Amino acid sequence: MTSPNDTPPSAAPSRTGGEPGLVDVDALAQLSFLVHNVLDEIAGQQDLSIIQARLLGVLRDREPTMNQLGRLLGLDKSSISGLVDRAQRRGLVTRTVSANDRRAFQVSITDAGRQLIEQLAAQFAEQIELSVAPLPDADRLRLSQLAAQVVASDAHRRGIDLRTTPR
Amino acid sequence: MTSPNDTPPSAAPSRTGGEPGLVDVDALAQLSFLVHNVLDEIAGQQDLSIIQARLLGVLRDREPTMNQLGRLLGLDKSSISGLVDRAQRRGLVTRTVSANDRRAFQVSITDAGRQLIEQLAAQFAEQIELSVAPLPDADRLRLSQLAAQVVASDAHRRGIDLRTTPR
DNA sequence: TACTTTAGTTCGTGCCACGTACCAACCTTG
DNA sequence: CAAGGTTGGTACGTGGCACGAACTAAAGTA
Repeated sequence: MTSPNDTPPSAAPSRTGGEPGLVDVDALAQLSFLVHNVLDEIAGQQDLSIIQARLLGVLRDREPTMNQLGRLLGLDKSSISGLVDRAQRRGLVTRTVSANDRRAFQVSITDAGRQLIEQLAAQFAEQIELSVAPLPDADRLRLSQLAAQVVASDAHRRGIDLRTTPR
Repeated sequence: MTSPNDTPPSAAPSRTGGEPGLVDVDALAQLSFLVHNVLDEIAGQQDLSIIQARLLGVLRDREPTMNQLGRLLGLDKSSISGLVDRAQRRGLVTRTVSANDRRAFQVSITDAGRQLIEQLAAQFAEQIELSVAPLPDADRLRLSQLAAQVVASDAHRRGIDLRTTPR
């Protein structure tokens, strides 16, 4: 992991006093850093980087090829090689030659990997819920609902804006 | 920058269906990645990494020493050296020997650096507002308000939990 | 069969983090 | 004031993570 630091004063480069009726962009940025830091810290406790955690997270219900992994994680294939290498070296994932294409591998999570990511996910949820606990029940719900909406509409927007991951 | 990718399917290692009345932690994680990616992308357009952007952001209204910078950014002092080195090499910040302590430097942002970070902040705000635009006005406001509350209470919690950055 | 595309790896580069080791300038305290 | 410890920063080595370019092998296609 990198830095289990607390949320720094002005984590993001945005200024808080935007236009009149507009959103407090800075708050969103800071929240983003908060969540990111929690994840980083939790992952770090298992000696995982965020990207490794994401890798395992993605592999929980998928067995993609290296190429597909690259698309899923938004990384170049050359980056995927090393990423999977390191995870494999730690016994967290496996490469299996694809049945129909002898060039391709299917990357799968191992039992050890699954156990690790599951534990990590639990701790992460626990921590986030702790951070959010001070809010009244209704507000916590609302927050995550709104977050989900933004994420969904953003995905939609990107999915339409360009190629929907051709194929 | 690293990867101007869109928000991947299951960015975070959390599972969506938590306990009954509990928060959708996954949505918060995904929102965090969304914001993070936007920042990364925007910064990347100016050939800045997120951490470099944060550095400049912090320096907009401060002239800390290397040591204080380390605390602000949650990094080791040895990390700060290189960070400031690279920024200085690009003419974005300056080191000036401290008045009262000849060992220490004061790190300040240059005009070029300020201009860069200001532009970046504007673009960032623009993008985030775009992502949030599909929500009705009231919801956008509510989202950032709730975010601000979480961030504030978290800061408070951490500030009390341990040393308030002793001096 | 030859030509092109696709899947992955390898290599070189650069940033970012860390820990260790190391000065130089404080600050004690005797 | 001099010895001993503390503090501010740098230098160096290591490792993860990202990229692009060059390359091999297997597929697909003409």
